[in-house]
Amino acid sequence: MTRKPTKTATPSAARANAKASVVARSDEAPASSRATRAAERRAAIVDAAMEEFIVRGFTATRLDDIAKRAGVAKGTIYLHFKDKESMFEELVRTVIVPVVTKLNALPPPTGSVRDLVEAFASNFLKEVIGTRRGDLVRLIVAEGPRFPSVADFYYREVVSRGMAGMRALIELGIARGEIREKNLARYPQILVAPAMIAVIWQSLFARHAPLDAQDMLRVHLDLIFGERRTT
Amino acid sequence: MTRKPTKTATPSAARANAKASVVARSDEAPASSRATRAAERRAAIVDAAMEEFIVRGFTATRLDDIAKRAGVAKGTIYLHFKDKESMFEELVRTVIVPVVTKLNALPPPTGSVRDLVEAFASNFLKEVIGTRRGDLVRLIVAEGPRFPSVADFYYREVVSRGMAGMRALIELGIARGEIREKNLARYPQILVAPAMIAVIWQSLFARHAPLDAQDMLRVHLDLIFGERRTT
Amino acid sequence: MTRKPTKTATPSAARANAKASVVARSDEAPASSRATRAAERRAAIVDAAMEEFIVRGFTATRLDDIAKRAGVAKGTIYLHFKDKESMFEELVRTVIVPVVTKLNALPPPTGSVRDLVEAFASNFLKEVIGTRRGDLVRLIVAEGPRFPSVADFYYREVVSRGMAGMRALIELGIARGEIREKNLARYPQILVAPAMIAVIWQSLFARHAPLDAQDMLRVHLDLIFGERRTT
Amino acid sequence: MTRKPTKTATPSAARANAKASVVARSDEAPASSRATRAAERRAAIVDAAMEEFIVRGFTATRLDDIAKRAGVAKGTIYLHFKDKESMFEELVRTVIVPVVTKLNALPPPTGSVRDLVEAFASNFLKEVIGTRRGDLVRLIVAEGPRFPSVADFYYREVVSRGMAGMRALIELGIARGEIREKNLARYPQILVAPAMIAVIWQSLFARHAPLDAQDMLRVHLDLIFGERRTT
DNA sequence: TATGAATGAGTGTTCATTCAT
DNA sequence: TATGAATGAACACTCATTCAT
Repeated sequence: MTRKPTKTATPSAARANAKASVVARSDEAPASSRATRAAERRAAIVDAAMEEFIVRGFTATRLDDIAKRAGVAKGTIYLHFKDKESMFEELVRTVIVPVVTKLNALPPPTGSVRDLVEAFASNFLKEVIGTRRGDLVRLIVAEGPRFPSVADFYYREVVSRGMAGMRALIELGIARGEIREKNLARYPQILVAPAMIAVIWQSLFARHAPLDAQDMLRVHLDLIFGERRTT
Repeated sequence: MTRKPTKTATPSAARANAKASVVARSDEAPASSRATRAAERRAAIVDAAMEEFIVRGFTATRLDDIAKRAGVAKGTIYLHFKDKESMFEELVRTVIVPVVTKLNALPPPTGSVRDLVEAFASNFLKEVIGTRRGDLVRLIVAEGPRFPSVADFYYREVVSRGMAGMRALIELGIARGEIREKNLARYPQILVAPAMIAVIWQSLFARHAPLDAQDMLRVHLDLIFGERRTT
Repeated sequence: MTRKPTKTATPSAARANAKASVVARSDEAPASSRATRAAERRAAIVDAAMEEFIVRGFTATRLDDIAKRAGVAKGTIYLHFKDKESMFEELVRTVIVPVVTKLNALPPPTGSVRDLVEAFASNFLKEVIGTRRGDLVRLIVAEGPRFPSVADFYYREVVSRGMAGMRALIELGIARGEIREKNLARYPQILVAPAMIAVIWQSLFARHAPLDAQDMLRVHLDLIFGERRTT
Repeated sequence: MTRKPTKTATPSAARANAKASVVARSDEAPASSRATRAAERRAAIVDAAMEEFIVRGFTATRLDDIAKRAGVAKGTIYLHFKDKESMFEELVRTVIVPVVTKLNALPPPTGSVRDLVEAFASNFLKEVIGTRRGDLVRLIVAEGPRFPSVADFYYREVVSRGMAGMRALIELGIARGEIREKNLARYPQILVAPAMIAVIWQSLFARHAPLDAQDMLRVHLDLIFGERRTT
């Protein structure tokens, strides 16, 4: 396994490298109070760490590389996080929180259930599958068993809420006669499964056999809602 | 993250500890030619390594622990494998091969397609979900991106074959009128997705919300084949 | 070896914590000219540092802890001392100076020599043995070899003067016939040795076997001056 | 504080550097079974560590330097000691044990008590004052408070035994009329104090004022036993 | 003058790999 | 072949020192 260190001479020099962030961050203003700068630094560390953790996994990630990528000195990381483990944990939380927020802001159920689910799927497609956020999901699957607190958090904040939402939608669909299979409400996982598989597929097998996730999800919805008359 | 070292004083003493093996191994005979003994040792290493890799992941696994668990000296591992990485790679191959063999021995398509798929699902349920082999799948998901050769191998030997088999079944089901959704043949992943989700669920969330995988798979099949008249 | 950090939220808050100082300091007036405030800060640092150095030794002491204990920011220390080493050196000087001053103010030799020595011992007993100042002696013994300048200073300012004083007393005692052993004047160390041992004993073994230093010193003086007729 | 690293290219090369050992070690035979070699290595580490600890103190000593001096790789140290702290503790024990053994083999009290004590003192003079073993005593004084287990051990094995021995001698001396001061038996520390002071003096002030320890001890004994008629 | 965030060299410890036995 | 002691590069974490505010 070879190392490809992202070397840049000095922190300040490297600081320019900032990429699109997983974390919400205001890229605009030069306004930098003491507190602001600290927050920016923390965000840079979170981004860099996320990137490294995704690529190498928790254990194989070196704090040195995170620091380099974030454009800060190694010691700076310890001003924001207690140690590598809690950095990983806080990090996952930090990145997931916005997702939760979104989940909570469920669009009001107007229109057909299928439209709703489709909108949801299309959003998932755009924002998760094949993106950093998708990789994060895979990361959680990968490291979850060794970080029970992370798995716990993810289950509590994302999985259980998502499941509850899906179940509500399914029940609505059943009530409205859009969904025939009544037992589906017991297993919202079935509704979500292909989307999850798509996430994993992209990071493992995309190279061997690219997957048209959008099309697959449509077929899946056809299966559940019955084929659409008009595309 | 704490270590729970499996300490046993001497290799020979530990050798007795052998558990159920993921690898086919003749547990019977005391007959031990030179070659046989070597093969046994190798098998012990493979088992031990698998166990450790599953629990800790590739990087966090120590050869010391593998050696202890296998009841051999650390150096012995290097008589069988070039280094840790190639051990991991060969290992996955070794464990996967029997699976492939089974896949190739597809039962001849007699009876209804649903029965076939159900038999398959029930077998998967028993042999994979919630078992060591299931954990192996998660391991591949976890380490795949860092071990392209492993992902390649897994795709080539398991995924693509499995997909081809599933596709054939689906096409048969469509031809026989058992499956209505014609586009499903394009995405055998949909057929398999809930099973995969079940595998992952067991190792991540079983504790929070146990999943009746068998029931879930039945609902899924009902969705695809239409509800059964008689159970 | 565990840390027991003396955490106090802010410098200003902690500033109140000031304890009895090893350093002479005017605790009275709220009068605080610029210079006074600086001097107070310096004194606070000296006290805090002394405490930490005594407990942990030079190398193991962290400037962070000194700053916290002194109720100043870390950077402030560098406004008063060049670096950790010179802080240690200046510090020892600072604390020792008053001792020297006292030594120089030898009480005029009235009364018997034994009375003089006894007064001296009793003072030592009260002010050194088992006190912070005693710990300082142990600190010098501990760090002396690595801080020649400290050892030098201590020898020049305290040891050599003290020895000279003791020698003078001994000679007087011999002249007056109070002390029989004429060679004692060559080794004032013998006169002082039990006191030094008492100092060390208190910080190392007091817990195992408490030592009645006062009684021991009396026995020692009896040995030198001959037993007292009346107690 | 400057570093004077004892650099030698390779462990094997450095191995030759072996000096006089504080630890009993057979320098003779080329006989080197596996076990023997391990013991030799351990002894080399103990010696090197002792040297470094004495010169720099516990915290300031680097394992790197110990390894270099011992002519082993850094990792090797961890084959013999759990960590730096327990190395220090075991080390002190290791070095002290022979001393204890000797103490236990007290010469049978023939001849005058003074002769006995004088023999003892002369031995102490030769073997402790101004030697590595003397430095060890100072080391214990220096680090004792931070290593209670070390102080405990030293008290239990050396101090308390030594005190008991001295007390017995003193009582014998009193019984025989060699010692006049009857209370001395309560404080054997007085008997030993000048010897201890000599130990400390040598490492701190020898440079400024060399001390004729032998002569001083004689004067001290004269004080206790009364002046000798013939020298 | 005072602050404390930031730095990065330094250090204890681990662990894959080698090799003499 | 099998062993496990020895190696040393690698890495997480610390802390004296600096400097922008």
